[in-house]
Amino acid sequence: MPARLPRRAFSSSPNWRGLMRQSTLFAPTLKEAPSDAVVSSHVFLVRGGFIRQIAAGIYAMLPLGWRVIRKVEGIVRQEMDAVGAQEFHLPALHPREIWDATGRWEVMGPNMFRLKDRGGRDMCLGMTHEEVFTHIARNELRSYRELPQVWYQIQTKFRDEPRPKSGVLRVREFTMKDAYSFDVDREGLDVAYEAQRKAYCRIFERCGLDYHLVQAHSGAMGGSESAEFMVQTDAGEDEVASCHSCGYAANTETAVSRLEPTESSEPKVEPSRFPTPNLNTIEELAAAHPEKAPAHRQIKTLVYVVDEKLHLVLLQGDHELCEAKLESVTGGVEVRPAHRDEIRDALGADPGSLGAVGVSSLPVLVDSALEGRTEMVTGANVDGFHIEHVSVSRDIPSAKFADVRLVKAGEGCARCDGKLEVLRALEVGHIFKLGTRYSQALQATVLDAKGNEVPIVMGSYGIGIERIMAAAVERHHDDNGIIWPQTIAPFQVHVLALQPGDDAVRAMAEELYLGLLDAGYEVLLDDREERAGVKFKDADLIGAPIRVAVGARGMKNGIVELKRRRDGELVSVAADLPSVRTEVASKLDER
RNA sequence: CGGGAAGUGGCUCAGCCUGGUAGAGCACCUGCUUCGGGAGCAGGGGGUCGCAGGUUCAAAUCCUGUCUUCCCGACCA
Repeated sequence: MPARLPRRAFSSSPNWRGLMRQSTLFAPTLKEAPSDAVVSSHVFLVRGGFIRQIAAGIYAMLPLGWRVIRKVEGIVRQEMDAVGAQEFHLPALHPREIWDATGRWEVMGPNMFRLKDRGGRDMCLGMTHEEVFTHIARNELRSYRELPQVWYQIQTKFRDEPRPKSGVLRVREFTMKDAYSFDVDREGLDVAYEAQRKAYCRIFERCGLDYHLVQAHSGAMGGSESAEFMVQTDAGEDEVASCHSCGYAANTETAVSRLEPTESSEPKVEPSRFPTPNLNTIEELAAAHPEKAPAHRQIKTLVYVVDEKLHLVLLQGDHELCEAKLESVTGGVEVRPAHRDEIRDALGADPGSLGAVGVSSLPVLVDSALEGRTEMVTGANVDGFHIEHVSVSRDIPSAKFADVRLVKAGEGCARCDGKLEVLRALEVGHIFKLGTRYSQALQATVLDAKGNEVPIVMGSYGIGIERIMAAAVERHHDDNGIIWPQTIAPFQVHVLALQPGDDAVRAMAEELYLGLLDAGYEVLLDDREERAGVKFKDADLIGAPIRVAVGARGMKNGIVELKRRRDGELVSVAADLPSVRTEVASKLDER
């Protein structure tokens, strides 16, 4: 038997060659969508019998779902191995000490699942594995001669998300492929980073995902450079700004844009206060004083608490703050809007009448779009009053300028003449140049060629496995169900015995099933005592790329019917194994 | 953490306002018919109405608390 097994991509997991008959397969499909499912990947993965929810943000993979996950993992593993990464398997349960060393036991806050062992020792469930991998590197790597190393694992991560949502897209327990590179110097890191970037491109391509590679905000990970792999879908939670003309693409957490220059006359008139009773929003003020205070001539004054310290943040009235940028600019770890009473204590007025003119006790961070602007209107820090004729440089001398504005669709690209587009997207991968942040904290050093002890230069590279599955469904489905990319489909071919009680039908379906298995395909045989309609519906839901329908009607004419899930293309094929095999091969290889 | 909604059989929901001891469709079991796009008829099994208190002669229904789930926001390597 093994001798007859062609070495095809599809037969890379020989143990899956086992009998896959739907009469015994546990694939509980649902006619109706569960009431709590909103996004289509959630709806179809549940309806198709791939997953079931156990608790908020915690899902069980059923046999179909697990097959898909293993397909994705297989692709990831192959591409990691191909660039010389070595697979590990680290514990999910960590002692506190290892997280104390980097300070992240505190930093991770309530997002980390924590528990105590029987001896009362603090433990946690790993959110990520920088600490553990670096710990091993610290203990074991001594010399630059042992570098570079690239280590990875495919492992469960736990994060106590404040708000799990969208099925498997935002969960509290999930699988991640996380890889870490260890080099003596920046140049080595650049090489490792580039190798991972290329491997990621191949992974997402092989999984049938169109992705955008975008510049990203490094956040709590730190590091000098990071890029995210984004899949465009409304189910995503990120926004990506991109320019068609030059290819610039960035998460709006870091994206910059070019604004049309605004006129800035010399400041002539002194600022003066004017009454604005009950005008508490930019819009209300602009509507009441259309010439004096259109939104773009107003200064929006926000009060933020950055690591316990109040800051004023100023933006043009019609611009929005990007908190991630504020975080980067201030270097703050915890950033939040101030509460109303904190604001009143500091400025003596409520939101709606706030401004920075005359404020010297608080740091004032001003968005670059306001640099050099004159004839502006802002709050007077007295309820019901605003100030006009404000010149930013003259009247707010303590201003520190920085880009903290969220870019908007339609604004000019900062690199070329194009216009920016803003898309919703789902993050499926993120690669970081970490540098020495973790190696320094954990004293992971090696001796370089000159005998100097230097911290290892690290990179970190993550992929969300379940997110790839869900993203594929978001990108590839129709009203009837999933349309799997053939590389990660639970089966390539779904053979339906429409009337399993009919001897000719049953015999042909069995022959095709076994024959296609022998040809190296993964095949699901629907041999259930169900009506044809039920089988068609389930086949559409489960979403195998090719459906082979064997029915009594066709058998009378000596044919079976092949349908391509992707575009519904139907062909009749002579009811014999070689014909069907040829047709299946051509359909699958076309892509 | 702030705001909103919902918990009634495996699933989707009605009943609640106006208290009187639980219903439909789907699914499941039996039989007959049907048999290429989620079949029809007949019969049948299955629910302490999320949980805990309270009001009442009587609570799915009214009141209080609590838990869970979903949505929006905040937050988020």
